[in-house]
Amino acid sequence: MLEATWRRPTSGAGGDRGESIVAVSGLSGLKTFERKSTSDRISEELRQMIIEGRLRPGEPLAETRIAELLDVSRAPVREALQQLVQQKLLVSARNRGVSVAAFTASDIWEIYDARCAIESHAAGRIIDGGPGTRARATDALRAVLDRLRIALKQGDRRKISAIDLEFHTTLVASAGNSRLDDAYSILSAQTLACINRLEIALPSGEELVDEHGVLIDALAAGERETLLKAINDHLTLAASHLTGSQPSSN
Amino acid sequence: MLEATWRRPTSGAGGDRGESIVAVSGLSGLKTFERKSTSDRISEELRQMIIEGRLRPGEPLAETRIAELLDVSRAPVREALQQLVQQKLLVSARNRGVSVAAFTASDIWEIYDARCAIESHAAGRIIDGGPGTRARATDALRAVLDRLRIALKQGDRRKISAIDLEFHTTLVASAGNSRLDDAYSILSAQTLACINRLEIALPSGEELVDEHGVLIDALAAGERETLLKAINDHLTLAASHLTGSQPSSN
DNA sequence: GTTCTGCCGACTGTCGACAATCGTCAGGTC
DNA sequence: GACCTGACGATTGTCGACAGTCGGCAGAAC
Repeated sequence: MLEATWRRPTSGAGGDRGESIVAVSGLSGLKTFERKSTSDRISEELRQMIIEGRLRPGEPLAETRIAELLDVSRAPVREALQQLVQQKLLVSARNRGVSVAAFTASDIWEIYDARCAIESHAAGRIIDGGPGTRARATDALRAVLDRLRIALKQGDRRKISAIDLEFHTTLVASAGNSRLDDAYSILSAQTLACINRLEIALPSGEELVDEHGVLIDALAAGERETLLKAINDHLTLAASHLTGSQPSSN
Repeated sequence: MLEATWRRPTSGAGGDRGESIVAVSGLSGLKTFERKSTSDRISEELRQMIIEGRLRPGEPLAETRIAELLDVSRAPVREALQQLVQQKLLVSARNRGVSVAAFTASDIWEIYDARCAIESHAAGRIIDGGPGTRARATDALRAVLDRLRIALKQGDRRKISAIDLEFHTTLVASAGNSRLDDAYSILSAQTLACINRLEIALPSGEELVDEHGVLIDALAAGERETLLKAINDHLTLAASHLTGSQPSSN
């Protein structure tokens, strides 16, 4: 359920200000405060709730109700919902509103297959990019892997899955193609939604770290085929783990 | 410029009806008429205008003006524009409205690189799918290629580019992964927008048919490496043709 | 008992209006 | 002349209200 924790910071229309007053002396300390539209903030809030599995699949999200809970008009709510529909986190039925998307096993296979497409290509491009690109990528990935190790010790499922996905997002980002980033972020969100709403056993921490470590090693060594196979295996394994089944043609 | 050719079919809010009255006898002849929201129709109209290069890059698209031209309120126009912003066909500046997206050479390389990611993966999956999948794919692709030949004889640039892209869309669709389809359709639209607003010389008809023919042959034969290389070469060539430059790392 | 019809409540799709924001430009100050 | 300041016009972001559409249910017809 949606909680009314979020509040519109200033009444009335238009922008918002999180005014950060500073001492008169050091003006350089001015922090640029968040300038986001109401709809963007609602969208992010809802997106996070979906991603973290706090909303059940199929749960209807009525514009009126959300608008009341958040004390805003329906217009920005509507806009936010539309964004999430385009990201396939919500499904929309004509004249009957939107509801939280449900993912079937076949959806999960599609998502992981599409992720494989993008990650593999990104990995190839990073290797094409030469030693410099490879080094930057491996550094960034190792940093994420370190944070994954910490999260594993803490045992917070959502944090673990979030950082796991961040690892893959970092890999894609290292290819330096914003179109790939955009496409991947949609798949990443769907993946997290799937993981976090299924309360299945996570792979052991060592497995997770090892699998990602293999990717980094192959990348660092510039072994293209090893890397591509590792990515494919890693994703296939994760998908079969989630669906509890073997890969299907569709 | 936007023209006021489009008209809202029924005044007032809600749905539309293209009422198709039928003879009382054969009720099975009932055609389900188009049920699209106003915003969807506006979105498609604008999308087509952008794709066909009828709107200059950078041209501002004020909500008020479009709403007046189309004789609707700003709400559905706003919704339509937002959809196109998410598809990266328009760019939005906070409090200053949206304008037609401009594509730099680096954008074009990104687009073609991302297309390469998806097409290559789709091609691989089609081959993985076995002879049946391959046969269906090659049949569909040959049909599109035939239509490309006809369009080439007619010499309509926009039709040629549209069918060219349809060939690639068909290839991706043959992999049977709707996520890939969605991602590709965005890239496809951007590609067409780039092609149709640049008035550069098209490759000769024979070149175009031959290049696509090579893809079909490799696919039909199940020669994975040949196919992947052909896709990569085809796209790289097209991108360098569009940008008039060599591939850059970014 | 089954099938159809018409009503009901809830919600969306659309509308017109208002307020905040932005870029521009004239006017004042040093 | 260069710089800052304030007002102006245009446009977006947001709001409240209304009409259309949908699923469900009671009641009539057979």
